[in-house]
Amino acid sequence: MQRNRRLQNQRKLSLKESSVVLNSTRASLVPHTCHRTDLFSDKRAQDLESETDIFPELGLFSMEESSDIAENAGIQKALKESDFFNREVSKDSGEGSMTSDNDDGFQELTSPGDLLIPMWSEIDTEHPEYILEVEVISSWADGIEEEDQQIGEEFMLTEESCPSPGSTGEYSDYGSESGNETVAHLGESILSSLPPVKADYSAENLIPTAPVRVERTFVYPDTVTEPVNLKHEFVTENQVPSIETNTLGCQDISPQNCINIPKLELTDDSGSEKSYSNDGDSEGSSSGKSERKRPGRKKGQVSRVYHLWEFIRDLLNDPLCCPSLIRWENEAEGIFRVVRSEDVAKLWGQKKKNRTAMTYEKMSRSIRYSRKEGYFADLPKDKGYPKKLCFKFGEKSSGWNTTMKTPKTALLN
DNA sequence: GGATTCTTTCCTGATT
DNA sequence: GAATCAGGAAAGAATC
Repeated sequence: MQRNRRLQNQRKLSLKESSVVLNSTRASLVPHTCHRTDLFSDKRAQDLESETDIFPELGLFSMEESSDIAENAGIQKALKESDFFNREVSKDSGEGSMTSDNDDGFQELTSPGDLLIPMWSEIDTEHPEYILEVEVISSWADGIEEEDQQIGEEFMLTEESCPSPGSTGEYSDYGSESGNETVAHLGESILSSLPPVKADYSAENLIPTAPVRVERTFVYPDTVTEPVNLKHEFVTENQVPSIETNTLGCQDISPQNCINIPKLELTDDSGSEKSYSNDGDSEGSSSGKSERKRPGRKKGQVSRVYHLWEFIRDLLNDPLCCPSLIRWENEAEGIFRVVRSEDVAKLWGQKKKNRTAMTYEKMSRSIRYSRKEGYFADLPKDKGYPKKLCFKFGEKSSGWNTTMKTPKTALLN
């Protein structure tokens, strides 16, 4: 732990000079203007000392293992979940307070892999600060042992091979303090349960863009820099850009920006432990082949490519796109409707190697094909849903229902 | 390089 | 008549 701590301290994040592709979970940010120190309450510090179940809720570590968190309670912060989804919270609760009616549920900003990059700097009414909870999917290709990449569902990054993605000192969130475990349990189930937004993150530029989950990458500089004074311009709900000017108005991060960024090999939910097909050549058969693994993708193994259903899900989770481009018909049932079919298709084409020839007809064909695979499902009949442009997520898709709060501990299992 | 998954492309016909 | 849906077939890309 101490060594890990040292590593973390040595590897504080430089946000100033690097262009970081972040996989942001909740870019519906909370603008507020207040001093950071105003945000810390004595109650929170007491909670940290007395409530040992705050962090174990995440299944990551216990207070005993992370006494340093308590030590740092005075300089860290937790927000309630409502804070993250309510743009009005700061207005309602007054400057200097992020609290609202709910006082009992501090929402730790930690999910595995989270990195809280918020900066409460100076009060600036013209440029209000934002709190951004960022899902950092990180990878250090040079530092990850090959065998670690092959572990499967539990992608372990050891402290020897990889520093914590968090532990960015004052920029860190709690979860990051757990070090290697933070990343260890990152899995597709967690990722897919959160609406990711691609952000080009630098000192001068922090703009959530079209949801992209292709680059689950993270630049991790070695040097420590001074706190970042963010200058950013989030696109607000009132600034929904026109398609004509810039598809979605989102900043496209060109591939070259990510060219040297290592990719994290994420494990999927279903494939890694599945056996081969029962065609007589499966693993563990009684023949002499049992010791020899057949190369190639296993039957039933889910590809790690960015799937169409993920793209659509991410569109639905992006306030820039939903409901202007695509909208829910019934979120609880996973039924959505494509509003601007050709624009959605073009976006999909851009995501897939910038194909410009993508049409809604082709995309919808993929959707129909995906029905057979279970990523989409047939619309329920006799419920009045329009037949055109209306689709339903299938049982193999996940993460689209943001109205259903899934316990994080469950996600880890 | 083969096997598998997923997507794309093209097509015809039906439906809205 | 246009847009969309449905699905077959084949091929390509990605992955392992």
